Amino acid sequence: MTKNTRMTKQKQVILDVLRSTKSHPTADWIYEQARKQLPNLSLGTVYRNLGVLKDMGELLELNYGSTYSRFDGNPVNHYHFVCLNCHKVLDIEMDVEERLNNKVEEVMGCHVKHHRLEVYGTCPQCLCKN
Amino acid sequence: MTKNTRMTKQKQVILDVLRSTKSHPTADWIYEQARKQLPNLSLGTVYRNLGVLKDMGELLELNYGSTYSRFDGNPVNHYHFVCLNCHKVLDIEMDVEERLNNKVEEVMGCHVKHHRLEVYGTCPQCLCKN
DNA sequence: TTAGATGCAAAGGGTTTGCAACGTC
DNA sequence: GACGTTGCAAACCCTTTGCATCTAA
Repeated sequence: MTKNTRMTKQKQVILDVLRSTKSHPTADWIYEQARKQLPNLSLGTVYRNLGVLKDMGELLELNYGSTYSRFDGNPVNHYHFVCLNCHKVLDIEMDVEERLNNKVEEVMGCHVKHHRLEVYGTCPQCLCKN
Repeated sequence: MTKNTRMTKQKQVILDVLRSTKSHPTADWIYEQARKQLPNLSLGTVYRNLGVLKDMGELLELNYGSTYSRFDGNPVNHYHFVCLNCHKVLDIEMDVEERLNNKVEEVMGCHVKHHRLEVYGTCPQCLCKN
């Protein structure tokens, strides 16, 4: 089992790849990018490190209806827009409404850690094409 | 391919099972329940019909970090609370904030269809246990 | 009668894992 | 040197699909 106490080339490169993009890549895309620097990298290692980095809070795992996950190198909570036409995932430049947490705590009688908002629709690019 | 023009025993039972619960069951749970009435039902048929019913807007497909989907027989948009401890999914009895849609349309310049809110934390039951 | 739906089982496809070799501390 | 990590490939597991059979209309 992974204890995650050592910094390896692989972990470093994977994190670099993730930090270097504002997109929300799949594990496979990260794998392909990282292989440019580490040709012998294996997909299993990518998944293992993405899991570790996720536990560390260094990234977010998203899964918007697809069968596969997307990863977001921006661990600060923010909202996402998913285009129903081209399936792109975009960040929404909008403040997170922290008071939603309090509201839910009141209604549910629970303890809230965070929330996730996903907005679905048609992105500007796809709107132009129609 | 499924054209979904006929009402079959299978489709009826699957929809009944889904409507009869307020939980957010997996395809497999639905399958097990429906088999009590239709012992020869196959899992493939469950998936096919869930897909059809989803396209018809009769249910919502949710996937909250798990590798498998959960289905919600309440097609009216509502919010969900996910317990990080016991992984239960609960409905949040709270009005949907439609104005969020407008706000996002302004910020993004896109067309918004709907949004999904998931709140993560510890549910009342799990809070008591600690 | 006939096209759509089912049951079965095999295929798909993203993700996980066992194990020997490797590399960090 | 010890033990966490990797590469490889096989295993996993939920979901989809091809096809012969069945059935709702």
